[in-house]
Amino acid sequence: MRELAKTYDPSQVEDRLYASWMEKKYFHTKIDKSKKPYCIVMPPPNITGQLHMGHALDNTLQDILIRWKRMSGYNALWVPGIDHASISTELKVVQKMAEEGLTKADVGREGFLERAWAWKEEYGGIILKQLRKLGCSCDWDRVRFTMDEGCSEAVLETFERLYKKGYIYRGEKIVNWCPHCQTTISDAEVNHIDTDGFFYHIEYPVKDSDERLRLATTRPETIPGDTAVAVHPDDERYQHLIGKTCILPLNGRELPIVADTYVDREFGTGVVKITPAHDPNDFEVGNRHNLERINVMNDDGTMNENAGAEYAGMDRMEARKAIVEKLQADGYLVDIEKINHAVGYHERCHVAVEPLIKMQWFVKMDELAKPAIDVYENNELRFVPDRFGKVYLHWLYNIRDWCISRQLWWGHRIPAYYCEECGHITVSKTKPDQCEACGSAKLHQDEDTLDTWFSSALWPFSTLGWPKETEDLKHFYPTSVLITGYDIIFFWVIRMVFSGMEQMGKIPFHDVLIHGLIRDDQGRKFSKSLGNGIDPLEVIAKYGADPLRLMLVTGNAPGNDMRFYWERLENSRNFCNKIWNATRFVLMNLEDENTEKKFLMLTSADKWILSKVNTLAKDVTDNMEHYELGLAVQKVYDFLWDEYCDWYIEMVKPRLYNKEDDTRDAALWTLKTVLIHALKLLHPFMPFITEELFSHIQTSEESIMISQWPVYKEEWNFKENETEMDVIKEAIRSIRNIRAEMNVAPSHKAHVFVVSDKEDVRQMYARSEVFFKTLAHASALQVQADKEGIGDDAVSLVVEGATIYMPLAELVDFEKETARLEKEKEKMQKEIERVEKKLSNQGFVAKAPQAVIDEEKAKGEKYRAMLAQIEERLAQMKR
RNA sequence: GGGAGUUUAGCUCAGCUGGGAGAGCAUCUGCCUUACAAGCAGAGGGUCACAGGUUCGAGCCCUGUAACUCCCACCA
Repeated sequence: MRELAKTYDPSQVEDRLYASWMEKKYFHTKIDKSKKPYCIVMPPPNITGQLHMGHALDNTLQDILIRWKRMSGYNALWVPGIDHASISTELKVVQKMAEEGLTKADVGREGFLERAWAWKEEYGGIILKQLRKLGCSCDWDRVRFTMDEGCSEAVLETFERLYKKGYIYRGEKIVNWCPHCQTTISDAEVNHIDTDGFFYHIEYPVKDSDERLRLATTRPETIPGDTAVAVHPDDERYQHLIGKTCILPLNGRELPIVADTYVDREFGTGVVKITPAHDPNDFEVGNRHNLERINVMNDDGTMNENAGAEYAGMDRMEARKAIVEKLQADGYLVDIEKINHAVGYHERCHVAVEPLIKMQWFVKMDELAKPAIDVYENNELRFVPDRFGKVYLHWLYNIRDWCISRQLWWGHRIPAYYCEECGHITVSKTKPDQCEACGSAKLHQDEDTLDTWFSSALWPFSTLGWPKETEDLKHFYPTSVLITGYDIIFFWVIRMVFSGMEQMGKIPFHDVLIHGLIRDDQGRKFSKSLGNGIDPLEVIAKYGADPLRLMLVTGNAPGNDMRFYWERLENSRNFCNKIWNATRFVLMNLEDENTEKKFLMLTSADKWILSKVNTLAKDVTDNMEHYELGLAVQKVYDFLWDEYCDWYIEMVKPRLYNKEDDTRDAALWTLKTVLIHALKLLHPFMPFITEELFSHIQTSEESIMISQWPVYKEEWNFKENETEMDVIKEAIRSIRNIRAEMNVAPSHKAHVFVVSDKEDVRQMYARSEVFFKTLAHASALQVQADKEGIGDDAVSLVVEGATIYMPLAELVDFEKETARLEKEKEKMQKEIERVEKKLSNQGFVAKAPQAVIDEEKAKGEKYRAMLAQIEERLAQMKR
């Protein structure tokens, strides 16, 4: 047996164990139809990403559940994978090319994709390697990539199916355009942030009149694109102007004055300029009134010739300034008001999004959303915590069509082919030979690719083999639970659900476990710009993977954010050290274990700890089933540290040190058995240290990772012994307390008398003499029925069923001792008063459950007995 | 504008179906006791944001208020 070091050193353990798990193929899951399937698909991290705390938390939670279920006899599968992350990757590759002085245009589509794949090969797998450091037990033989052959097949299949059903269409609509990334983005990718800006009040002259129509805008640069001015149809102020025209100050164009209920009479002047090509609302108004759409901007955010020769080529912000100046110079600008309003920014590059009219591909959402709503409303799909279900529903109820085409090259190219002869669009998984309408062979494929989330939406079934009907798919779909942060519900969870319902006819997962964000010690988000990020790998190098995992999962309720504190890691590290040393202690003593199995004489203490670990297994399992992972691990932590180490180990020491003790083998067996149970319960949370310790303990199981999860055993239910030890522990604590209070040196041994008129209580104390000697510094324990031979120089402690006397002679200050007892008496009286008040309450007695009433009655009796003891002692002292 | 969350010890947070308030860290006291000083023993510290209500009983359920945070949203 290898000698254990005095402290736990993760660096000596983690990589070695991970390699051995890999070698033994523990991570690989073969279909086993005799077991119940349990499956998690990993939210695929971006290939551009580095492991951050969010990943660490997300994957720790998944690993905990997978390891637990694996031990619990499930056919547990965890599918890992990565996402091609179209925009971020494309930007990275463009950036890299720029360093070589190249642009996308220079290398062409083919050349660009070659470079992108090379980039993917080089950097794409990094994050998965990093996950191994964390101890993740995913099936690395099943790693998937959103652009691998199978996933691509799934994307094409889905596109074709949705198109044929009319759920995918091509149309000219206002879309969110990112001038920086030069692509459209979906509504979900736009962040609306309140921004300080200006509200420019401008007057448009009414044609053939001296009247001027005053309106206000935050975006003067779009003025050249105005094609109307709108007022509310019932607005009395403007009745006479409806149907007339006004003049656009910049270029003299005539604008009809239209009436539309979209206008809010109360806001501003009640007059709105209408720019259908640059605002979604104006677009709608434009449709209603057949207005012209004038696009005044280029795709890179500069103005085009429609804006007027003097502004063409200017950046939109410069143009804003120039136009404002021009309006001011010409006397049309009447006021500039400061305003705080929501501006849409691209969540990836933080550049202000420009609403533009574009011909794009969309997914029609209304029909697809319905089943996704139904599965939540009829409880097939469950969110933990449930409040996120409301977020999910709200989004679905207000869903708008999903713009899925992107003007990017890195991604799944849209399988639509345009006929150069007749213009017909043929949608097909494979390139068609001819146009399905006119038979022409002159076809060219759509240049655009699909939104990254289009492929992510298929992840729970594409990773299992769909569209092929694989065994994996049949066995593991629907998956069991999805684990992700609340920030990704809209992007991903919703799209997976409706995709699963549409393509598979079944929800992709039953439960969605939502966790919060990890923040820094000041509660701020980790961000590159703040430079406050903490690298999980750095933490692992410093403290180990297990302490990191423990820290991430303790004291954290589902859905709530948590702060990162190095101090908390130290606590986790200390816990590792604690169990390390406890195991070291057990192993040291097991060295001379009597291997010859004879009848074990279990003592009360043994039965007590067995009973405790038995209950623990039940409670922990129960918490796990409810996704209360923080509570679960807290219980194991408390059990190991408080009960097992601080009490049980200390209690059995005398038996271990005495080779002649009949119960020594029972102590060794119990120490080992209970430890193994607790380590197993801890393993999902802290895989490395538990495996390492387990490997040093002789057991019939080859690895804790594939060992049997502890279950509650009726034969380990020792309620009476639990009660007995509780009483003894309480008595010992009282003695320690009074000794500390009186500054009694540990070296000062005291003779302890226990006085009780109850035979069974006396026996119980007599059995426990050794604990008083070793844990309470007693020189001897004398149990008797009366106070015979106990002098006034003793302090007395009234505990349940007995009074403890300690003659401490010169250490006892008579006055102080009396005062202390008086205080005890008062305390006890208050307790009795409280109980009596409760019991004399007719409502309580009539309506409270019997168990609660009985409990109160028992307490009352106990306290009255204790009070009597205190009073008796006081009377004795006053004599 | 709509919705959600948070408010519990000095700090960070737990508290699972309502039955006498918990942890870690910090503070104070005493211990190098042969598993562990990254430890052991002990102590102090809370009108559970506020105001009502339901209940025999509320940190927990209901209503309202306040502060902070987040999400959603087309007020130009």
